[in-house]
Amino acid sequence: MKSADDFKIKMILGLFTVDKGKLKVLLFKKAGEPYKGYWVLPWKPFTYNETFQSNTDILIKEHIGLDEVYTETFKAFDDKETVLTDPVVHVTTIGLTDIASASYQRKEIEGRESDWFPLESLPKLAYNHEEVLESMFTYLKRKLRDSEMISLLFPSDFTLPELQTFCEQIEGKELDRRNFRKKILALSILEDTGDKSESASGRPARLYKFKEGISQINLF
Amino acid sequence: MKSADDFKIKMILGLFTVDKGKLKVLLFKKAGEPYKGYWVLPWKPFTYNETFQSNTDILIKEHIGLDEVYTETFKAFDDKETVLTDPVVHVTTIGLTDIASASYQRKEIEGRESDWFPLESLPKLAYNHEEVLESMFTYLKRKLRDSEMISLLFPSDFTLPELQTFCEQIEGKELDRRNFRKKILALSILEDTGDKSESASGRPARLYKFKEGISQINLF
DNA sequence: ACAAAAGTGTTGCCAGTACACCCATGA
DNA sequence: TCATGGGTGTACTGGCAACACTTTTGT
Repeated sequence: MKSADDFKIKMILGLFTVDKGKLKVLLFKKAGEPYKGYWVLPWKPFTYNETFQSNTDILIKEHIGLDEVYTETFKAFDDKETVLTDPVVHVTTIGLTDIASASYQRKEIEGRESDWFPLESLPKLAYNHEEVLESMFTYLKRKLRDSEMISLLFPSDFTLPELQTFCEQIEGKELDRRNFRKKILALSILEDTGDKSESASGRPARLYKFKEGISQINLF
Repeated sequence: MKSADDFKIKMILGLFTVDKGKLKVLLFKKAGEPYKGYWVLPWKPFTYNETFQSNTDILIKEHIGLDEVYTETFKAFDDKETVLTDPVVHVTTIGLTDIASASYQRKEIEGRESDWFPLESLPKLAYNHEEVLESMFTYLKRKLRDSEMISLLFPSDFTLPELQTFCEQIEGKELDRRNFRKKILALSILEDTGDKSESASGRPARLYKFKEGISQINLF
C-alpha cells in the first residue's frame, strides 16, 4: 500500500520565445479527455534516475527537438483542484529560445498539434496552466529588466523596432521610437550586422545582434 | 514495492527579516548526524492531506510561533548529491516578517538552538542549503526593487538610516545619506510616527512607517 | 565640551522626454 | 508617386550626484 507521503511529480515546461517582438509560449493541444481540445504546456513525469535538468532536457528534446536550451527551475505548484485526492506535484521550468532555432527544429516534430501563442491571446488552457503561465510571465517581466537573459530570446539578427515592441510589452507602455534607439545604441550592447530586414512594406530595418560576452544588460 | 517515480517531498522555508537594516534569515542548529553542529533552514515533510500553503503555515507555527506570515512558493530543488539514490525533492518557500513580530514570538519557542543570521555572515550550512539561500537572496534582491513587499520586512517604526542600510545591501553600493532622504521622502510612501529611536550614541533618529494602501514601491 | 550619528540646502550635470522631418522600399 | 514604416537631430527639463555644515543626544 502506498504511503501517505509519496508523490508523483510532473515536470511542466514554459518554453518562451520572441517572434516579431512578441513574447510567445509553446502549447500543445490535448487530444483526449479530460480537457479535450484545450491546450497544455508540455510536460512529462519526473523519474528519479534523472535530475530536474536531465528530465527537462528530455522534455525539450521530445517536444520541440532542441538541444541546449537555456532553462531554469521555477516554482512548484500543488494543483488546488486535485492535491487532496491525487498526490501530484507540479515542478515547473522556464525555458528560453530564439524563434530562429525554434522554427528550424519544429519541422522535424510531427503528429501533435502545437503552436506558439502570444501571451496576450492565449487559447483555453487545461488544468492550472493559466495560473502557471501567469506566474511565469510576472517573473519574466521582472527578471528580463536587469539580466542578460533577454539576449537568449533574440536570434542573431533582429530589428530595433522588434526589440522596442518587446520592451513595450514588458514595460506595459508605449515608448518613443527615437528615444528608444538613442538609449539602446548608447548602451553599446548591440552590433550592426550590416544586413537589412525584408520589409513587407516601408523601409527595411537594420538587423542587429547582441554583442558576445555582455554580462549585464539593463534596458530599462 | 515502491514505484520508481514516487517521491518524498520536503518543504524548506527561508524566513527573512530586517534587523537594524540588515537582512537576516532564521536558522536552526542540527543536533544529530549527519551534519551535526551545522545549521539548517527550517523544514518539514510534505504530507498530502495538506496543501503547500497549509504545510508552510504549520512549519512556521512550529518553528517560530507566528501566524499570518507572508509567504510565497519558491523553486524546487533536487539535491544533486542524493537525488539518484534517495528520491527526495525539496520544495522551498520564502517568508517575510518584521523583526518586531518575530522577536516577540520567539520567546515562546524553546528547546532548539536557533538564531537570525545576516546573509553576509552565515554559519556552516548543511545539505544544499547554502545553494538554496543564495538562490533566494538573488530572487529577493530583484523582487524587492519594484514591489511593495519591502514593507513586510519593516516594523511599524523604523529609521531612515536603517532603511538606507537595507537599500545599500540590496543595491550593493553605498548611498549618499542626504540624497537618499530626499528621494525616499519625495515618494510620499512614509509616515512620520512622531517618535524617535533610542540612540546608543549620537542624535536619535525619527521613526517612520510605511503608509497604508501603498500598492507600488519603487525605491531604486 | 566632546564624540557620535541624524538632519538640512544648493548647485551642476546628464539622462530622459518631447517633438518634426527625411529616407528607403513595395505597390 | 504614394503609402508605409525606419532612421536622425535638437532643445528642454527634472531627477540624481556631489558636497559641508548644523542639530541632538549620551558621556
